[in-house]
Amino acid sequence: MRIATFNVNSINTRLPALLQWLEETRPDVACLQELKAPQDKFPEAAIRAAGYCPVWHGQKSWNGVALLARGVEPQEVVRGLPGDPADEQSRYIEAVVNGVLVGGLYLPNGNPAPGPKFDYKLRWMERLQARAQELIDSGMPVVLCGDYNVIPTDIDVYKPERWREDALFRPETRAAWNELLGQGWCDALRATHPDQIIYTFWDYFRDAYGRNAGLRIDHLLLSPSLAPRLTAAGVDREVRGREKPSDHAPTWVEFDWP
DNA sequence: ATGTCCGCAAACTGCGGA
Repeated sequence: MRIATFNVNSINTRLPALLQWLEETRPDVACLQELKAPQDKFPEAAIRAAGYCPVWHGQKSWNGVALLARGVEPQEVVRGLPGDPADEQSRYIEAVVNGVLVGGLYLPNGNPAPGPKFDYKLRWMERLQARAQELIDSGMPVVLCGDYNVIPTDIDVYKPERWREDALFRPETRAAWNELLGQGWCDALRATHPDQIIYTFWDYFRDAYGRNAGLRIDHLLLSPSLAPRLTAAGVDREVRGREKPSDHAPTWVEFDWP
């Protein structure tokens, strides 16, 4: 089974690129972030014509997440990250596909830090940790993936010293990430490639992709029950180099599944 | 500090967000 995550940076602007990538790689599940479209502007017909059944949580202008399952309707479990009824940002959706629970998330950026946006990011990470613990306790096979807006370690950024004060790399952010991993989650990309430099995002500025000035911020976490089944993981890097690309590349994991 | 791309409101440019 292959599960991929892709921050599309506008589902409608990126639709041709998305359809091309789906056609080429045919993941069983694709988790999308930054739809940047309200609920009724999601291109459902085009997605279904490509052979994928979607569930999505839209929002005008910003955020927005979706799960696409190839040839089967995902059974939606949760929409919106639990733990704060006042939070109206569309950043989390969960569904079961072929017996695997998939959580797709778009974690807040948090800049500028410090400040209210950074506070929101840290609160959001606390809520994610609470939900993640519930999922571990359930014993279900789970993949928790998306744009985490977290640079885990120095090798996950082209120039660590330039990012120390950034919300994606501050000690509080990485501490929260490490607490999450401490629950028993497996960072699939890093587990598969322990020492490699792997990036999933390149800024639009200053030809960052051409200079390979990237970050690893899109992650796929496997629950303890699933981690032993991990067979491969990678980044569809070339997608970032195409016409009208997202600033993120699709990132994926494969595991043995009946 | 800069840079670029996105959606949106009111338009053919500027702003917030990333």
